[in-house]
Amino acid sequence: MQSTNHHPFTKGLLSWYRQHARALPWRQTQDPYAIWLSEVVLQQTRVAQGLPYYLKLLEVFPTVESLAQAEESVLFRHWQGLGYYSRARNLHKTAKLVVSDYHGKFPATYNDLIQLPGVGPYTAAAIASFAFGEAKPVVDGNVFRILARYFGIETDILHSSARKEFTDVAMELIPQDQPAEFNQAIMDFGSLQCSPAPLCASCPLSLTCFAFQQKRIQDFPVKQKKAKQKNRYFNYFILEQGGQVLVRERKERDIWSGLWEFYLVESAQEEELESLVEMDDNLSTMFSNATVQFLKSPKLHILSHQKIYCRAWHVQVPDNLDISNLAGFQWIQPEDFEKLGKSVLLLNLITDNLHLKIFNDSMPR
DNA sequence: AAGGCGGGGCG
DNA sequence: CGCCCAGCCTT
Repeated sequence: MQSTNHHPFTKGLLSWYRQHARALPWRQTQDPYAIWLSEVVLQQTRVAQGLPYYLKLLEVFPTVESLAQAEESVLFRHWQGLGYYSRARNLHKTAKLVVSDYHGKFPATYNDLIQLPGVGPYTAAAIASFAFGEAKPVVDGNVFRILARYFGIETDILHSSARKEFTDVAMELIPQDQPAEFNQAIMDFGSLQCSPAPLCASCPLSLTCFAFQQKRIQDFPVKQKKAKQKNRYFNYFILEQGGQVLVRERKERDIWSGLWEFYLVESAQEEELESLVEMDDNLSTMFSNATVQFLKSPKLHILSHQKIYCRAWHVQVPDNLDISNLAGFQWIQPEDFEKLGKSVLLLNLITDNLHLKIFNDSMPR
């Protein structure tokens, strides 16, 4: 029995592991070469996907010497289909380096291991603990997720400071006398129990888990959404009739909701004026007899998550054309439009076109 | 500090 | 289709 001064998390985790440990081949060895090989294969790779590659690689290259002597092309052929091919290149580099600089014996400490090509904080901790019993916690996606949930850590795991913070927490939890068991356990726990879609109903740690107790499992780990900068193409038409302009309030669930703007046609890509008019029924009607002028405008407007390519036209609509009932739009005096909230993009557009009579009569500045 | 690198499984 | 996986390296 272990001493009872372990954190409740650690006790519960190790207890769970005694009943649920997966029998994985790289756990049947203490050979740092085999362990290193498995860890590199498993970087960003599911066990089920990496397992056959590991077995085959160990069969073809049973020792670090055999790997070091192999042609890189042979290694690549065996790596093919596994992805992240720089792993194979670094694998070969490290094998040759271990043979040439370390007499074929892997360095035995975290600090030396992490110097090897393709060996980062996670892999160094894994080898150090599994092969040499050094008490360094592994901190991978599983550990981020588990600790964030259990302790309610709000730190964005994509932030540069996150690794240190989570490593510090894990360092407090890892038992000095059985670091390998702890590290294996926390990864099985992350894979089988506290997975991205966790099985809280059967979890022995749920009673002391912050996220579960607060019913906030969905909130952890905190991970900033990738702001996939989308390209958008805004085509503004400043429609004028009898000294008034056609405007509307943006109300949809989108940028600038609540602000006012001119007639907008958004397209999926850059379009010619003719295509835009053709695509838009209202424009088709109004353009039948109108005077159109291409306007200077901000070409590009950048938001945190969107790049907006902008073009604009001024359209003088004939007075005799009745287009009063456009849903959501209204004709307005320019001096009244001036008082309404507008996006910076639109303000810039106006500033660029103060020569238009409707603007220089009404807009201050 | 941010981006790139792969293929596959899952909801 | 987006997210995630036993991360690491480069810029």
